[in-house]
Amino acid sequence: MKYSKATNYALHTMLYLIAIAPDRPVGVQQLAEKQGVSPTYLSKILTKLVKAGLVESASGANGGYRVKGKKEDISFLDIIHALEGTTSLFECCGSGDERCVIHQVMLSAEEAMEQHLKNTKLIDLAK
Amino acid sequence: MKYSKATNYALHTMLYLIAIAPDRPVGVQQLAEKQGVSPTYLSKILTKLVKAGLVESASGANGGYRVKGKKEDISFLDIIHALEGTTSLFECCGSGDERCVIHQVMLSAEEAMEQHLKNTKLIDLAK
DNA sequence: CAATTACGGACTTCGTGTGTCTATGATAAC
DNA sequence: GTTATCATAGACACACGAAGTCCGTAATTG
Ligand code: SF4
Ligand code: SF4
Repeated sequence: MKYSKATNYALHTMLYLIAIAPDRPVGVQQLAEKQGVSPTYLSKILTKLVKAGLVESASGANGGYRVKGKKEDISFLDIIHALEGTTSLFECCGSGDERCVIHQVMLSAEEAMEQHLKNTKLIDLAK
Repeated sequence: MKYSKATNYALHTMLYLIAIAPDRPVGVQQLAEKQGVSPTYLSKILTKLVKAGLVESASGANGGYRVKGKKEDISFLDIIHALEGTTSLFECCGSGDERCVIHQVMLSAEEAMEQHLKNTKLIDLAK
């Protein structure tokens, strides 16, 4: 029951991309050096962010990654969902009874955390 | 990033122990049959609950497990902490800078979920 | 003593997270 | 067009923890 390190890398990368938003896209080499992680591994993480529609990529020389769409709308939850998936933290023995009491409590507790992560946008931390 | 199945078993067991609270302690055999899980495995889970002070055990014939202390005070969070540990879900690269912005957001989000789990007591679901 | 029950350690199995390596494809500069 | 740069994808290796199983020991009852 831990957040993956990949999620940690993704959060740092996204915050960096938003804070130092250049006109030129920034390559994975530079992003990897900032965090002391291998570029090939970070590229896999970035590909997930691309498929989630959070960043866009450009091949070739002077290529790299850039935030896609409105920066003000990107929340913590978007990034976490892109890395960890959208399935519930609490999965039980198959049946998935909707009216089960334990199920309801766990899901609403998870919902409380997700609401918090959804309401805090990355742009708020970029100063 | 999932809750362990052991946590699920622990929640069901505790709810059963509170709802059908008998004067006699109930053995692990009976508890295991209710959930379709091996008794030896469930006993390990129950030992964790004992060490957390949530239940008390009695050896010998007619022994078993019984809820310990006030049943009204036992919350979801108590059980989850006993199984999953009390460490934060979000652990980062060692330094643990307290004033880091990402860190603060993740911790407060986790706090929101824990508050929810702390405020819902097991006794509320036992009817 | 004998039966019952909890406790503990050692062990196996399996899935996933965390990386690395390498090949392929796309694009810009020359 | 050629070459250098950069992202993408798959295969692979490794470590670690979750999920159980098995068996021996201790404590209590009768
Ligand atoms: S009783 Fe509820 S929480 Fe338990 S396994 Fe069924 S649906 Fe899940
Ligand atoms: S910058 Fe903050 S979130 Fe990132 S590793 Fe350091 S303390 Fe953790």
